Amino acid sequence: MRLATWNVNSLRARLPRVLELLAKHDPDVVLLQETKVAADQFPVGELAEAGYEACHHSAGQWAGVAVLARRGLGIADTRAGLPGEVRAEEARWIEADVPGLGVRVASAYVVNGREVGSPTFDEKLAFLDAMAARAGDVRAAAGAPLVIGGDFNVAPTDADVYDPGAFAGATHVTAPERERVAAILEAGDLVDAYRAVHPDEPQFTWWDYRQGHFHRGLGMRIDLLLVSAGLAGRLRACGIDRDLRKGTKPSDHAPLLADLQDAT
DNA sequence: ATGGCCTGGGTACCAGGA
Repeated sequence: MRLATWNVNSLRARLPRVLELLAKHDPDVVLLQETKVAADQFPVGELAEAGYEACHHSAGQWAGVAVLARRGLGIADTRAGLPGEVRAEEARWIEADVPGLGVRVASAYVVNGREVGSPTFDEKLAFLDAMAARAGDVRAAAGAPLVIGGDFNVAPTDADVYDPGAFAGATHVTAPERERVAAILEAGDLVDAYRAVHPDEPQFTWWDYRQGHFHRGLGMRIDLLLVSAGLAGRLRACGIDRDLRKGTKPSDHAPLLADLQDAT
């Protein structure tokens, strides 16, 4: 199976690029973040024409998350929102079973946090705590193995930023954020798929639109695919498609993809 | 000098992003 996660920074503005991703990579499941679309404006028809069903949690102009699954795989037991999150109305979490793949998937858009010590930074930490609790609950329920993909707004280690010194005192790299990402892995018995496949290679999933950061290689790896340890042995590839960060009207994030061998 | 870019909303500029 092929899984993808992508912060699209507006699904309607990015629909041509999303359709490009579907045609190019033929993923089974795509986890989308920052769809920035009202529920009644979600492009169900265009995605159906491309062969994908969707479930989504949409809040209008901000945030918004979705799960796309290739038609025929199914989407079941959908759950929008995360117990314990501070602002559920912001639409930052959706999860669903994909019966045809035998997995449960979640699309997460973690609170940005803006500035260390700000109220929204505390909300970010609380959101990450809520993710860990939910990952633990799903694990304890012992249903289908879990995949959490999304924009974590945390670079897990200094190897995941172009210059750790440039982020001194900034969000996305602090110990409290990184400890909480580690706690999600621990609670859910999950593996960072990119790092499992590429233990040392620095690659990024986000580059600021400004100052030519993308072509200067100044990015961060803040989008992650976490897979149940039981799935990790089936990982065959995991990579970032930088080409989708190029061209006409790109998102400021590139999609992250993972290939897993079929269950035997 | 701390910006520069992009989004939606709405039609001037602002909030939010990371």
